[in-house]
Amino acid sequence: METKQRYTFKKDEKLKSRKTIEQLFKEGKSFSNFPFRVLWQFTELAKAPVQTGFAVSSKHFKKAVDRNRIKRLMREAYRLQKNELQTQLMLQRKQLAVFIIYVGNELPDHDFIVEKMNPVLTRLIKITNENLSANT
RNA sequence: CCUAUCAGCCGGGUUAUCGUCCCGGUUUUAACCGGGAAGGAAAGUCCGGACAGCACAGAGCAACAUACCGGUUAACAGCCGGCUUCGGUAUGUUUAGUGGAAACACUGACCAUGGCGAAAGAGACAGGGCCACAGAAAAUUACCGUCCCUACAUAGUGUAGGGAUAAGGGUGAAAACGUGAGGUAAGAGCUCACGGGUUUUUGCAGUAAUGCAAUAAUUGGGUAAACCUUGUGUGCUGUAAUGCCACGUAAACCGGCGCCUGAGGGCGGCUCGUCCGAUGCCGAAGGGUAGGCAGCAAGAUUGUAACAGUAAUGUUGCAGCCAGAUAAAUGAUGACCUCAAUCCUGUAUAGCGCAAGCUUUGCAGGGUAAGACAGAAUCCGGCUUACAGGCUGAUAGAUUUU
RNA sequence: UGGUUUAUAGUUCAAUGGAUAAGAACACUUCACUACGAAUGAAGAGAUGAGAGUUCGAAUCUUUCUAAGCCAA
Repeated sequence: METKQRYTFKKDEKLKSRKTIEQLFKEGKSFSNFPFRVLWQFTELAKAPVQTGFAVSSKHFKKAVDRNRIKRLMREAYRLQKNELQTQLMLQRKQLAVFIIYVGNELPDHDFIVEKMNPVLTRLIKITNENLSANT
């Protein structure tokens, strides 16, 4: 049965465990795609196929208002575009932990973040498919 | 009506679509319904508390904080009211100078009063320090000078020695109460008059700081935001406190101390006191976990009214329940409304101008159009800092009219 | 979130509240030496994180900001 497409980003879809985050920073792979730096790793996650975290450096943005603003924009852009990645991972029965860091120096606007988030997600989809072919 | 300063207040609202967190409910494990979701500073962490643990926290020293008086408060270095000193300002009296025939005008000084602003505002006769350069001297000062005496030379006078003196001396941030008179060999608060400062005692006013008056004494720089003295206060650590549950490992090995004649510990230092203390303590090198619940959202609470008080603030009544995350929610994209601002068009009015036109103010219509500082993390009371725009009040100044 | 420390030339460090112009080393600039460079010699430029206060006088004392660091169950 075909359910209506929903663009959600709930608590279970956020990367919150301190343990998995430390493991991701230690062992995970990464790539850069300006203005983002992305860390990713396949692990076992109970609640959702993909968990994502967002961060902004406090050295580049001293005010908490600016940091909150950027993280909210990133979260919004991710929420609207991540569904295809999710379905791909469901099909292959894999779980992915992702961490996206904003490394730019200037305060971005909404359209800029949405535009730049798209190639990041397509690359992540590509990575999942590559791993499938390599394993089989 | 405008400008400036100071003080206080506000810091948009409604709504659509897609989302986030918490609480409650329905069904049931995935949704739906209802309700709620940042600030005046949430910030800096500069003070003060609540709360928790360490002995429901002890003594002395040290250390730190604080400092006019009274009130307020849970408490404070906050706040409110007063006192004193200082600053600038207005008015008035007196006085000096200039102009003027005079009335008077202008400028300056002392004093008084009014409102305004500022003050880390105890003590420098308890004590010892320090005060560069300059200057004779930077705090019991004699370098020059002034005056007296003696000796020698001598026309005047000079040289040497001994004394007296704090009036004069190009300095300096600061020079030994100020002005005038007496006095003296020369001088000196040495004496006197007027004035200033400090202190004692008494009286009156005031809760007090203090003020006024009298009386007596005194007149010796600055620095306490250097040491210090005096009064007062402070035990320490902080919600990652603290309590409980779950998971997991190693009570491994090595070195040192100790086992009741006591190692060590009891949350900043020292001495004491007191309590705990043997499956113990310290060091070195490793191993494991980094999940959950409580703390944690009803309180020195918010709004409002009355009363008490100059005020800060307090008392009482009524009504309300108002964020609670944890790699950390409160968002994204639109629409409309209103306040204020600004621009354009039309029109009226006043001023300048021969005119073209320029400027001031009012009215009508239209366009743009919520824009600053900034994001809860245990919670309160303050302080400090940041802030687009707006509102209110007080004071001062300018202009116009009467 | 709570606590705590620091700020002096480009860098690493000095300077008791006391004054000409905040000192030293390395680095930098110019000149000399050299065929060219290095080394050496001579000369030069360059700083108290910002504001306010106390004081005759502040790098130093007090205070408000700013920036950077450190600690934690």
